Amino acid sequence: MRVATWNINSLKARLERLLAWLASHEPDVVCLQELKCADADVPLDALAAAGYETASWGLGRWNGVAILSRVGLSDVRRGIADQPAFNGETEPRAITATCGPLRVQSLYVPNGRDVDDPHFAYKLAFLKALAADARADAAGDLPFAAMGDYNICPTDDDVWDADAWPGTTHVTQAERDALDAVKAAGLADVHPRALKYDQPFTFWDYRNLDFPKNRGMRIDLALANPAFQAAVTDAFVDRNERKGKGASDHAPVVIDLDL
DNA sequence: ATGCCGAAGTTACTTCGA
Repeated sequence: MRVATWNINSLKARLERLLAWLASHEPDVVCLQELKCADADVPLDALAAAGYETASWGLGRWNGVAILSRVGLSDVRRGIADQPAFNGETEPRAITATCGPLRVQSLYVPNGRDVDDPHFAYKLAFLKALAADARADAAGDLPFAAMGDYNICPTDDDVWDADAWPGTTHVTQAERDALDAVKAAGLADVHPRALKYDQPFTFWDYRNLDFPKNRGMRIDLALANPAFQAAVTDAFVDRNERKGKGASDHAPVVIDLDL
């Protein structure tokens, strides 16, 4: 079976692209982030016509996560245990479900904005809660992966120029330590191959010709437990989906499994 | 070729993203 994770940067704006991509790549399970719409505005009928059940958690113009599945969708859980709030709101940044033989989580980790911004402390607090929350699913009987936009480059090799943004978010030791703590729950990074160039970047900013110049970052990750890892037969970043007008600024990460 | 930012809420800008 085939699973994928993709920050689509607005479900409404990307719907036609999403439907075309589902038809061309035939994933069984897709984790989406940055829906940027409320649950009531999720196009359930169009996704059902494409063959997918949908579980979503969206509140409005920011954040929002979903899981699409054509192999069953049950035991849906929104959020994580002790999820920290920001400005008094528990934001829609995590949803977990059982899809056929898999347990999957769609995650949108806070950006952090700037190391001096309260959003950065929020990011680290979210990751700390995630590390504790992930233990049960990581140790569970089902193959499990926490997939999504972690907003962290795990190593300097996961960013086009590690010195481009000194002291900025996504590459700090504090964020990498927080990511390591999530992995310590019993999960490992399923490292994808790149379709072009050496590094499997998943994000390129819309600005400054970053995509044509391949100034990217690998921030969309799949952290998997041993049962999931053992089933992986291939993993790649579909950078072709980043091309052209109307693309998200993130490309999908696709994982094939012997399940 | 992959091409100089885009989405959403609101109404001319603002906020956010990484």
